[in-house]
Amino acid sequence: MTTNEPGWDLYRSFLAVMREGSLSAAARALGMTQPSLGRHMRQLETELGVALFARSPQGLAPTENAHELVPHAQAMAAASAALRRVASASNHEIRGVVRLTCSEVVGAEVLPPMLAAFRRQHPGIVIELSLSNQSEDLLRKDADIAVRMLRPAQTALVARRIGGIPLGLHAHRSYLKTYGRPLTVADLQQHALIGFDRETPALRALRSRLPFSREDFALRTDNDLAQLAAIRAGFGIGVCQCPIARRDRELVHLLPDAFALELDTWLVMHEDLRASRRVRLLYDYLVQALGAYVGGQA
Amino acid sequence: MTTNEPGWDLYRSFLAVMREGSLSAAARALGMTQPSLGRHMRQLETELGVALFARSPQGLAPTENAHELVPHAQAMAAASAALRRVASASNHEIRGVVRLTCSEVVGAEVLPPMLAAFRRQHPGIVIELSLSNQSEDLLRKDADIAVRMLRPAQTALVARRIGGIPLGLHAHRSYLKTYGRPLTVADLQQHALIGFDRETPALRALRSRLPFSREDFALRTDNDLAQLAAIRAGFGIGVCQCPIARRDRELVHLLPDAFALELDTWLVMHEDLRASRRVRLLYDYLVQALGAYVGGQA
DNA sequence: CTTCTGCTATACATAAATGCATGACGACGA
DNA sequence: TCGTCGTCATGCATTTATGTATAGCAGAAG
Repeated sequence: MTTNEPGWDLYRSFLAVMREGSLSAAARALGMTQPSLGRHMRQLETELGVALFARSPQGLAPTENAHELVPHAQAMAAASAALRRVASASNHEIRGVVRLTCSEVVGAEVLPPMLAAFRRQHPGIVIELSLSNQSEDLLRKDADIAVRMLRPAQTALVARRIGGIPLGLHAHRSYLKTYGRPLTVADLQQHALIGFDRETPALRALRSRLPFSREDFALRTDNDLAQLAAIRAGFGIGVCQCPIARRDRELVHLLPDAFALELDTWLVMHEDLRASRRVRLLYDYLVQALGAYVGGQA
Repeated sequence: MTTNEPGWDLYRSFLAVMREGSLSAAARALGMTQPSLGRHMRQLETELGVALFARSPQGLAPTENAHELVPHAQAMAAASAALRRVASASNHEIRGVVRLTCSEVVGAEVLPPMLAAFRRQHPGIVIELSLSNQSEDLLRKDADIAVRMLRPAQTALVARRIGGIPLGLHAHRSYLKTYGRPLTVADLQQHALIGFDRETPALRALRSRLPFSREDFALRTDNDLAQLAAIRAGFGIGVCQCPIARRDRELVHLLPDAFALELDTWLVMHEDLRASRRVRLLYDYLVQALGAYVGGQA
């Protein structure tokens, strides 16, 4: 068996098939046709010398082999995307694409006004904003800049500590008017608490410092935006970033002395990107803007 | 300008053109033809919206833009190669390809007998051995296993300390017979010393502990294999790994008390590969074999 | 049971990429 | 100065890949 090297396009097709779950769906996603992708998969199988799919009328069932290949194909996709971003303009130009990743709360509540202001200064820079609580891989260049809540361990990354975002218990005035205001930690047991559903590793580290556990919650969700929306809707009492609550006159900070945590915040980018003017500009701007946010000016 | 996403095959062609320096050379390397690659490059330029080459009758001159894209294209190539290695056999099979990288001396002098023994045990495993003094990037999966002389900083890498390989001053008996044997460090000044040419960062860290500098050397080369060959040829006195010299009865260890350094040695692999049977087998075998080598049994 | 919708596989016409042959240009050496 | 060797660009025939249309199959819903 003389197994030639497969063309790289086959990997792109393969990744689409794995992601979409069927030849037809992948064809739609890629703007190609189903027979074409079918031929691609067959060719990939013969050239790699490995069975990738079990064919069936209800779709393709990926073999274990196929699953093992996915991370590498994704690495190729990430590199391809990074290449296109770099090619979007010369390094020294204030123009082109910058990809940014952060948590859902930060991306939905904190960054938008900052990015709006940045865009007024640099209208030539296109911003891609990826919200995801499991951080994308900067080393693999899934993004150019990341706002992280943990100090990054890797060398080859430029990391700058922004500060600690204060967290606090908050409720809407309408809720407090109906159910009263808790004056002690013990009072909280009588209230509708909003909290997490499954324990994440990040939470587990904090658990000993939290005055309540999963069983105490009247609304359990791991989506931070849903928690925030529930607080705003007057569902009950929950934790959110103090600077966000401070912008809303209807939200009240409860028991500030009894409950106080800080979210350590870092701005991170890949070392190589220091040479890129547009990435550097956004990075420096975010250092300043997030610094002000943490400090309480924003 | 509506710049479609370029097919990934174009990146493969681009990388070949950048590596080979001309369309024709790249065509030869890829088993394609020059007009085809020419069209690829033109298409890539239009689809990325960036000028990549300045055409001339004596070849293509890459623009600055083109150079910036190379690392990303290389990342794609590395991922593609890693994918093919994974596909070379199922994870649980004792069969397939494993890629190994190490320094030139280790690859040429230390590993070959070990790999020969390993192959007798596992004839189904194909080994790719890449000798390079600037270590390939394990995170980018340029290789599966690396023998390194520095503790790797990255998490996501499995690193195991093998031990310290003792270094010592050595000379061939034929040299000593002619020029005499140095009995003190001061005597060395009268001898033909073999040493480095340009200072590498690794050397600079050691410099304060070395009893000589660049100007003292009668033969200067940064190629460790050439140094070793010069010692064996009776050119003069140089530094080499004691276990290597010990195998050759004609090589004499000089001034063992005055000059003693150790090369810290690590065996490293990517975390993901712990699940791969063949990689794990070679890793475990090398831990044992290199351990014995450092300990002096080999 | 039938119909509808999803999927894959196949046959055939069409569109696209490739290879071949050639031409033009510049560098190098006799 | 001329010939050679290298490069890239272009026109044309051919191979290759793609799209279209169709058939077949399995499951969900009426």
